[in-house]
Amino acid sequence: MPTEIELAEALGVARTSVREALGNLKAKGMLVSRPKTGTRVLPRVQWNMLDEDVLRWCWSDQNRERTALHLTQLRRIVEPAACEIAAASASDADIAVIERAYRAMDAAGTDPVAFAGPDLEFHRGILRATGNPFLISLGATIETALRLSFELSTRQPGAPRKGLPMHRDVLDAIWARKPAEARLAMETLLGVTESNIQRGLLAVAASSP
Amino acid sequence: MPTEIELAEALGVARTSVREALGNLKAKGMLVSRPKTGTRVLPRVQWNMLDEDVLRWCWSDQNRERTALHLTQLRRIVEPAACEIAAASASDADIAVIERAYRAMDAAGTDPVAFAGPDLEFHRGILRATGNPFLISLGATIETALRLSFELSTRQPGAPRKGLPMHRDVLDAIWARKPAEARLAMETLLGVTESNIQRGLLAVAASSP
DNA sequence: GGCGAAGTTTATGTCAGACAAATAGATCGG
DNA sequence: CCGATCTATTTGTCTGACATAAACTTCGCC
Repeated sequence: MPTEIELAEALGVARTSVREALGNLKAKGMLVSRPKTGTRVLPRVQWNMLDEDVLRWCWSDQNRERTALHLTQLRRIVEPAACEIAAASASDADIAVIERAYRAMDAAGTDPVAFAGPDLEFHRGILRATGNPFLISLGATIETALRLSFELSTRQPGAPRKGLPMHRDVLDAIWARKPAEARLAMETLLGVTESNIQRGLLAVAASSP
Repeated sequence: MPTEIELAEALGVARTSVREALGNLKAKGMLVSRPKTGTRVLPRVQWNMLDEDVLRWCWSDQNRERTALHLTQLRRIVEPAACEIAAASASDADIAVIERAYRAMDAAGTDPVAFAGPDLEFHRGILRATGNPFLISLGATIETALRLSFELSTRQPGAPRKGLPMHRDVLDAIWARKPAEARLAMETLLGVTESNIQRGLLAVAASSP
């Protein structure tokens, strides 16, 4: 990397600001600095992909397809398990939050934009309902992923509406305190979501080769 | 929170340094700053528990027991799934890394300190073998968790040695490319690890009430 | 001539002080 | 009593200088 002073005058800002920016990138595991040697970019393996910014930046990369695949993989690992835990141990108040999100999804009708917010809230609510701080933190990553995925899946109008009953199944299973059913319902839901995203990716690839 | 200037003179450092420190905590979701209002501590729910520092700090808290429980819960969600993926899609080179770690564990004998490093490498190797950047990043969190757990589990000499065959089972299943078996082997291993940690927590609670 | 120790250079890391920007709370006018 | 303005305070940014540390060079020694 260029030195901090070079960066500062190249970008027209003070070295303090450059240092702050570099500090952020260091915190994300993307850079490392040592006196005299300068600042170097670390291999991608060391980047913290769970960070929302890193995720966004890597998303707008050429290999968006593979990133989407890996994200879906993560979701299919975490969210069904979270459902299982939530069904086993969530409080009524926690589930009520999820239900509110579901109702908002229902009220959104076929408008994909109005649908997105409550959908995010729904999935985040389930993670929060587990009471596990680590899963809750993972929720921030997954939410970013979902937000990025929406750009793809909303290209197919009506797709959200079709997923609504599956969300209902998840919610019902949690209310019924049936962990196994809740896990299964979420697995089903994610299966459909994954195929939606894959179709979205294909559509993008076709429209802008 | 006190103002940056107050903090600076209280700690005997320049405001620049205070700002850098606060910036780090902001990146971890622990603080938020606005002009005039000052800097405020965010609720714990918003803290990024996947961050290694946050994890360490929360560990040395009064409710270490619950944190350990939540961490084990995370591991039991992520690691068996990672094993399954690794068994399905890892390259020979990836598995060789895991095997090297296993051999080092074996060579360590009954010395808990020499055992710890390769053990970390073993679990991290599995996550890396999935080829999923998000799981790899989660590995950093899990590694920190393991490092903290070792302080507890090493209080029982010989415990590491007892877990060695189970590590062998995991490795063999991955070599054999049998995802279901690999998952099961890891679930078994983590079950034993969990009870070790719980016993360690009890021992600590008994020695320093 | 080869090799180690000291000096030099150059980058990051820290300090100090000033100004810009934004906003919560007080003040003033309608 | 309410709304607009004014002020004070806090974060955010800039400037310039010094401290520190490590890679590179040079010098002296063996």
